[in-house]
Amino acid sequence: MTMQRVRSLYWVISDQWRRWCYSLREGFLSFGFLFEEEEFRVGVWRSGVKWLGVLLAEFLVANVSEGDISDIDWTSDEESETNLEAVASANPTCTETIVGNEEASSSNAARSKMIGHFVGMGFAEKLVLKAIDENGEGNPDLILSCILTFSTLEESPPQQLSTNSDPCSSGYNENFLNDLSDMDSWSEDELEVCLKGNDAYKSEKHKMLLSLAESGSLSEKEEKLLTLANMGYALEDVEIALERCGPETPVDDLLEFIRVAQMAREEDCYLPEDDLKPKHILSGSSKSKKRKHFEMKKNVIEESIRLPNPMIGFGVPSMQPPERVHRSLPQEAKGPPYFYYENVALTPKGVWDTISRFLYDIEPEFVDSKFFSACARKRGYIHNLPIENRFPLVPLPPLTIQQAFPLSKRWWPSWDPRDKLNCIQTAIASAKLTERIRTVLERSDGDPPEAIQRYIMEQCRKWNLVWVGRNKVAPLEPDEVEMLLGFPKNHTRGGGISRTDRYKSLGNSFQVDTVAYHLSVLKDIFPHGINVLSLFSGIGGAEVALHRLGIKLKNVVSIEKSKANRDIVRSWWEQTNQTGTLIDFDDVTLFDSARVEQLTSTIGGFDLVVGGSPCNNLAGSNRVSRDGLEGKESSLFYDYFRILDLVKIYRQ
DNA sequence: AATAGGATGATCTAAGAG
DNA sequence: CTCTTAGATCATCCTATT
Repeated sequence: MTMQRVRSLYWVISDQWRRWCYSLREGFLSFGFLFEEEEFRVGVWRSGVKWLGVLLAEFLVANVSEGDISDIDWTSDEESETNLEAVASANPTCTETIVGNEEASSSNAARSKMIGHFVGMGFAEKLVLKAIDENGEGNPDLILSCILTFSTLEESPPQQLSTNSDPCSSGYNENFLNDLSDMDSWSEDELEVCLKGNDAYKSEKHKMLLSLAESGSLSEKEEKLLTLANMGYALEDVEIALERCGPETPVDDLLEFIRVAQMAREEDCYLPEDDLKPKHILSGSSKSKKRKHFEMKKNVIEESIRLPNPMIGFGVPSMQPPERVHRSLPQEAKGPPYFYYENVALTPKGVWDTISRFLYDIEPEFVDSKFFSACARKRGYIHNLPIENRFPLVPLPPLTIQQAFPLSKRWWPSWDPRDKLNCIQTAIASAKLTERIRTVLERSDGDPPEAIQRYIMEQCRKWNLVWVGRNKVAPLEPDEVEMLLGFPKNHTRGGGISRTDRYKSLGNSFQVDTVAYHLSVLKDIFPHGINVLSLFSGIGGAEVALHRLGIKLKNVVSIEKSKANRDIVRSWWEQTNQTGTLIDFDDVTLFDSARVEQLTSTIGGFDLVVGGSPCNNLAGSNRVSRDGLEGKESSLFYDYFRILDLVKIYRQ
């Protein structure tokens, strides 16, 4: 494929562009787009390695068959020709960057090439120059990160090339804007940032409202109209919402109305015409055919992930496997390196869709650890491991409360029907609560009244209490939790860790038997041992699982923020007489390409990347900051993804 | 170290419609 | 009978304050 052809292809794409999404996370971009009527998740644009256009071109060449490519009209499309010329003349270095991949010979040329490189990506030349001046020309990563910072500070996104080229075909602008507004996977901030500076895409009415706003002569209704329009919602939708709900309605309620309307519309689109129920909230007739078609497509694409019942993933040892026991992975996702990602199953809506989209669109395997242990633990796992010929750890752990705690049988009242515990949390019940339960019970002879029973059962389920004496319930002891989760006894004991912190570390950990069952397939693949990169290691659930499977650990690089947890893993490592090497790091966000490159060359490539990113912003027990995937800690998921990508690059 | 502090989304249940 | 629906019930890798 010639470079000339790459260039042409790029501009054709830019014209066919339906949707551009990006997420900005510390120096890398991830994006997908709609081409014709299909969504493509292109992957990651890696700073200093490739740039958007070339990556897109490569992607299309790899995914569109030869016949399809020749069907594309390369030259007759006036707009793409014009666009190319327009940008090329406005930006002489740009074309050179697109075409050229030869090394620059002088430093001057290198500098202009570098400038062209970033300007070609759509960043303002001013910012690029500033960034290069501050960082020198040696490190493209650093420059990019700097530019991105500047861009964010100025609250204006990198101007996309498709915007620069300004296609301006009729109907296109509106679609572009609406498509963005429909993307609920975007955080509000991203949406806002992206929409600002896209004045070209604002409708005439929107512009009029803006100018009215400047002169301060907006009515209350118009002000609301503008607020929502600025958020990216189509003006006509906002108008209808205002009409139906009344001008007094608060903005939040209007938002809700519009969202419901959009959802209803999508559902309608999904149905055949005859089946359309009279639940149109917004009139569908005003929508262009094109848009309607797009929504129908989008609806298919964004079908949300549902949890299976029973939650057994691709199968558990104690149950008949579900019907489908085979799966095919996309080529780019295939291992080695193998990866294994874990998080809570019950997240706010859309979180698993996002996670899955980032991890090669692999369907999560949702498994409840109650099939491996006496306590429940509903978790989702995304991995590229084979799913045939798994085997469980032996000895099999106790599967019921009665087996796990035989001594409790004597005190277990007949009206407590539990045989499994609920999920192990990071905190335990207060002494006051167990005391309250005891006094309430002692007041009645024999079985307490039904209302009391209900209250006690509610508390027992909420706090995972077990019966330890007459009328006496108690939370689990740390060593009991260790046993239930599959860790050796006293795994977290000693080393200066407090009782509270033991509960916290254990509550944040893997259920070893569950994870081991999934990882067991690695034993045949790597009979001589493996190199593991363990992110968010915690107390080393993955390491323990691999060790118990009898898989030799050659080199383990473990990244964990908490020193107490690192010490636990280190001490376990020494106690189990490992022959390999354990290297630990503190901060995932500082684990950059240089680290990966250096480690890869030292140990010869990672075979397995394993980790569960923080769930505290996703978990239901968080009353304070359940902010979803963009939350303070949970957004570290993007670092898992970033590092996985780096491992893949350097392993080749 | 102890204590108190709800909200979201899945699942269960029963009533109602066809 | 099956299917839909609304309401009830249930579970949840937690955080701020003291």
